[in-house]
Amino acid sequence: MVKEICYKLNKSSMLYKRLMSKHLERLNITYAQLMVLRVIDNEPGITAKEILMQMDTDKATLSGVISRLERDDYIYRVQNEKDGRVRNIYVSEGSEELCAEVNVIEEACMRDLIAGIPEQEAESFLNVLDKFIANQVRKIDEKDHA
Amino acid sequence: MVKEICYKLNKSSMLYKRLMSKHLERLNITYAQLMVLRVIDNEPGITAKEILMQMDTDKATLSGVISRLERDDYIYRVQNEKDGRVRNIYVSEGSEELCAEVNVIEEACMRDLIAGIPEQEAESFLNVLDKFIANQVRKIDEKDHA
DNA sequence: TCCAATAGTTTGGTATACAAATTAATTATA
DNA sequence: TATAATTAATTTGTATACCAAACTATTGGA
Repeated sequence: MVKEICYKLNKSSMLYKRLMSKHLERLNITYAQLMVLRVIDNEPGITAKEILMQMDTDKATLSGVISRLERDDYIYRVQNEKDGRVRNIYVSEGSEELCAEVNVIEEACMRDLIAGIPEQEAESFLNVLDKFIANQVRKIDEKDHA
Repeated sequence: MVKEICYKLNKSSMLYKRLMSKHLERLNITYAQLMVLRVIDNEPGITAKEILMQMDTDKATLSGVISRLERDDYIYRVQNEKDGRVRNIYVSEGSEELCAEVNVIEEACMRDLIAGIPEQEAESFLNVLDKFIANQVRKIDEKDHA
């Protein structure tokens, strides 16, 4: 039964990315790029390291995503004066609108996804998901420090 | 709240793959390879096309995974006598043991993950997850046929 | 028999995930 | 202060994931 949960979590995650990708296609941005763009939009001047901590992803992966966001002019980077290693990141003009537009898409998309699921069940679902994630994080930390 | 569910589903899925990858490291097999190996173990003689349908993944990707599984001697392929286009896939000797070993790892791993989550809550969780996935599949189909 | 369909591989392109090495800059310390 | 240890970030290499298209070999129907 538990194994089923894991497979289905994976499947649902896969499906969500697939669905969002379809929606995002015409906006010429990928799901991963959008997630990062959003974080930057929420915190202008944020650094790669700070994004890394917020998003719990991989340094190398994030570096690539940021590069592509910059290449496509969604963001720009400014060398930090106090610390030459650091580059502060800002969303480019027009990107805020993109973020807003995507928010609308995402909300519509997600309303469809919880169709037929009572509020209270969704709440309990999220609760279990949180516990599950906490257990996962704990286990990974154990492995890391082992 | 719904948006949170999606983010957390993705996060949990990511963490699961990460945790399993750590466990699988010493066995010299990747998570994706293992998933495919398992399907083959469960259905000896299965074809690439059948795996494709079961796993809902990409043809080119699967072809690569199967190639690497064969390269590393986890599986072998036999030309089908009735249909020369088809190759039936079987797990190699020793791979069943690997599957069994991984099952043990995975079960132990998953017992940890549902720690502190009552059986009944897990049941209800799975139930909601199923509904959620069904909604996702429906939405993606709608998009595909649009 | 010829054509359309099918199974599977391969190629090319882009993006992601992750580990490990590397670069450049900063801080700590002997 | 010169050197070592850290740190921020990029790069490199391997494996995925996904898409599209081309290609091989084989099969089945008209």
